[in-house]
Amino acid sequence: MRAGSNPVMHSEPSRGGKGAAILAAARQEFLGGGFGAVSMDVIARAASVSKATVYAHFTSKEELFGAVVADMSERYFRGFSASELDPVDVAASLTTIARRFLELVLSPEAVALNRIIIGEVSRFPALGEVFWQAGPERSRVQIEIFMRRAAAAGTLAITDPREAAEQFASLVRGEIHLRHLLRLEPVHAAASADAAASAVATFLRAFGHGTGAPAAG
Amino acid sequence: MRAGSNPVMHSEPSRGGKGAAILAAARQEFLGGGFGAVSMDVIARAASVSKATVYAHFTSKEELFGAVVADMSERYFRGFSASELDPVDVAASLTTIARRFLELVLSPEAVALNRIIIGEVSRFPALGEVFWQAGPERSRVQIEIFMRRAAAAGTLAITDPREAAEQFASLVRGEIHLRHLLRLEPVHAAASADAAASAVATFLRAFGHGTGAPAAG
DNA sequence: GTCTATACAGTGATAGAC
DNA sequence: GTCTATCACTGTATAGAC
Repeated sequence: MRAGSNPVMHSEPSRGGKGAAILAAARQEFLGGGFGAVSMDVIARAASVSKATVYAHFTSKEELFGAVVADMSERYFRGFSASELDPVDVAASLTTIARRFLELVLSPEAVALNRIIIGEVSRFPALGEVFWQAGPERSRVQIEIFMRRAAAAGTLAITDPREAAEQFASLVRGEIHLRHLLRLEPVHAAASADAAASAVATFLRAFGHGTGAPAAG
Repeated sequence: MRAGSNPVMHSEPSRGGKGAAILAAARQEFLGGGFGAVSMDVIARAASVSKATVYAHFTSKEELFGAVVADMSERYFRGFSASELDPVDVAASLTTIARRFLELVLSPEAVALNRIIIGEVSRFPALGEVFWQAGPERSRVQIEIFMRRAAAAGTLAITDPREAAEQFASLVRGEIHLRHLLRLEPVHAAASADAAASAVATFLRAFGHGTGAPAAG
């Protein structure tokens, strides 16, 4: 797994053995219960070290929490890309993008991360920006790039690629994302596929050529 | 203000003076800081009563929190309706719906409520359902009713009014809602109006007659 | 019902030995 | 660096007087 190969982390704990174990334990505990419900005692026990060792690596609970969030934000949204998709076969490509996007934002780890950031952003105002840049903004940029290629290829009637990417992401995310944040969804893969399909259909009705023209007009 | 005229609350504290004051103080504090960051001491002081009095009205901090959330969920989404809007002038009516919807979900109180529920839903699993039914579900039903009327009037080419209402709400909510949850938006009224307008435009391109046909096809 | 005073558990953080 | 033991403090919750 090699959790320590990422130089982006700002707190830079000595990442041999214990440091990584503490970060991993903190990640697990914080993701499950949030900031307030988890004590340093619990984290120390989960990492099989003493509390003093935790404080040898992180100067405070706040810093440990921030390190967990920054690390996860960076980790979980890195793989999203649409660069190899064909802008001519726009229906298939948009469907692939929608599925990848949902798979990412509905994954238990991403939902838990999103949840604790939203819940603690009043106490840690900087975390909102960190998450936004690493997550939604990055994926929107990827989608926007595809929109530009499709517009250039003449397969999408788009004038504002940025807005189109936003709207596509919003349609795909739909209400299922909020339902996951609220712990209301049984996490059905079929529901995700349906949501992706109907979002793509509606988007193509608005911006596609040929397939999406109104039936009567 | 008469905060005690609502019989829906389940905990039923004696709502003369002190009970209402405690609930109001708890609402204010919880909305600002979440569950973990607020102590019963602070709530008692904010309500100008002793801690023992708080416990005379609410048996625990958890119950007080639940009462606040249930009360607010009920209170803040009651007014949303689209019943008087004209389904023939669909562009104007959808714009009005979009503005009302954004005004509601982006209001500081609604955002704060949404935030603390998402943050504490792991500790209070029931709150997610309470909020969903009182908020997103209720507004979606109102939008769906309008969609049915517009479909019947022939002004929208909709086959699944429920799905159309969901997608319209998702388009309107866009990314601005998540940005508010993450405390990233300076809360500009102009940004809301723009978001509403572009969401309506895209929705009409997909489901409207005449005005939304693709330019070249 | 409402207060003052307090019991008691648990918290974040640290001292000092090794 | 890592541990055990402990600090000072705050938290929720309650007893007892009025």
